[in-house]
Order: sequence, then structure tokens, then C-alpha cells
Amino acid sequence: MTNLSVSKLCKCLGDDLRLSLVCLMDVQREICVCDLVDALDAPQSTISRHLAQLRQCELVVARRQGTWMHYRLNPELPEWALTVIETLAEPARAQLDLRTPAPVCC
Amino acid sequence: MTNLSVSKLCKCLGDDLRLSLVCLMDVQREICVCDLVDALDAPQSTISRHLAQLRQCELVVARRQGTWMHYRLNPELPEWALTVIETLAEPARAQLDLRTPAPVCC
DNA sequence: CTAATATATCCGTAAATCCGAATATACGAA
DNA sequence: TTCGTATATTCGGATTTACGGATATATTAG
Repeated sequence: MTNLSVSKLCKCLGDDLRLSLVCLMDVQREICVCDLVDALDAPQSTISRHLAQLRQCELVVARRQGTWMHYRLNPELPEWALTVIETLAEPARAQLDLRTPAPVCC
Repeated sequence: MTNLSVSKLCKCLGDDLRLSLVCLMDVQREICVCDLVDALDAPQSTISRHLAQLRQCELVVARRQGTWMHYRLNPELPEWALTVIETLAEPARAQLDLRTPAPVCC
């Protein structure tokens, strides 16, 4: 179990880019950075910075595979956090106009 | 129905003081500003400023009764927003050490 | 009208956040 | 080792946000 606080979770989700990242991980289960960069067309450094923030809040975890990094939601998130993410994912995808990205690499 | 966006809701809840305000409204149904000030001991101007922000995002609505203002969650919140608030309220109350405030005024 | 109470807003300052180019690091291949 | 790719971090500057004392507004009572 992570020691995630409610307000920290909300702060993470309170930014369109980070919310998009979380939504993409929610559908894809696991996704690598290049696909995230491709799906959200933002500079790589911006994506990476936000991913670092999500990691630091223990909202997501990363797995290295060669030069690629695969991100997914932290499987040890508390129940309430998962419920919140599940609840928000669908309206967020609609609002942010997120498509399930076609995997580019990997 | 309000046109609340997911990230705006999360941004509102991503601050301990605003999260506390929302939690108190969630248990109390309706609560006046002086009780909020009393429960959270923060300066009145700070409370009022955050309430204004919640109002502007249409997360809460206010009703005037004489000199008092009574706040409550916007009854027209979309389903997903209510679910999120309901899900977060309990862990948030625990984390923020919020007690149900004894009504001071009104 | 004036006084008193409840709440909202203003304003200057401090702190946090965000951005993206540039740079650094990590890894695999040759 | 060197090169190329993928990702992370750094850094300065712009923008946003939070703070709280002081002040303004609204309402009721007298």
C-alpha cells in the first residue's frame, strides 16, 4: 500500500497532461514513454517531467526494458484511489479527446 | 448539469483546505461560513477565498440567510463528480483529521 | 440614521508550478 | 570503445497560486 494522500492524488490528476497520462495507462495497462509522447504530442521533456511527478507520488511505477521504460498504474494503489481513477477515466477521455494510441514502438 | 471538467474538479480537491471544505459539506449537507472557519481554524479571508473558488468551478452553491451564507455541494454535479467526492470523503476525513463540527451559529 | 456582525474582495508578497531547450544518463549494437 | 536511441534531469524564466491583513459590502437590530 502506498501512503498516497487524497489531496496529492487530486493534485496529480488536476493537470490535463498528467490526467491524460493516467488515462492512457488505465486503458493500456502498460505503455512506454515514446507512445505517450506520440499520443499527447508534447515535448519529450515535458512528458518525462510529469511522469517523474507521478512516480514520486507513487501513482505509477516504471519497468525498464532495454532503453525503453514501460509505465503502468501502481498495482498497490489503495482501493479509493483506484475507484477514483476508474470513475474519472471515461469522462476524462471524452473531455480530453484521447484515443487509444496505436503502439508505435515496442 | 454543470460543465465541470475532470481536471478542474481535481485541481479543486488538490488542496487540503478546499478538500476539507468539500468534506465538511459532504457530511453536513449545508454549513455556514462561520462554522467552516471554526472547524478549520484558518483566517476568514482564506476560507472565503477558497469558497469563492469552489463556487466559481460550480462545485458548491451558496444560499444567503440574513447575514449568514450557507454552502452546500452543487446538487447538479454530474454523476462522476459525486462518485469521486463520495469515494474520497472518508479517507480524506481520516487523513485531514476532520471532525464533524458542532454548529456554532445558525 | 448608526452600530454590529457575517462574509467577500483587494492587494502586495511569497511560494509553487509549469514550460521546453539544452544537457545528461542509460542502454544496446557494432 | 563509439554511436545512436530512449529517457531523465537541469535550469532560467514565465505564469499561477496561496497567503492574510486591511478594507469593502451586505444585512439586521436599535
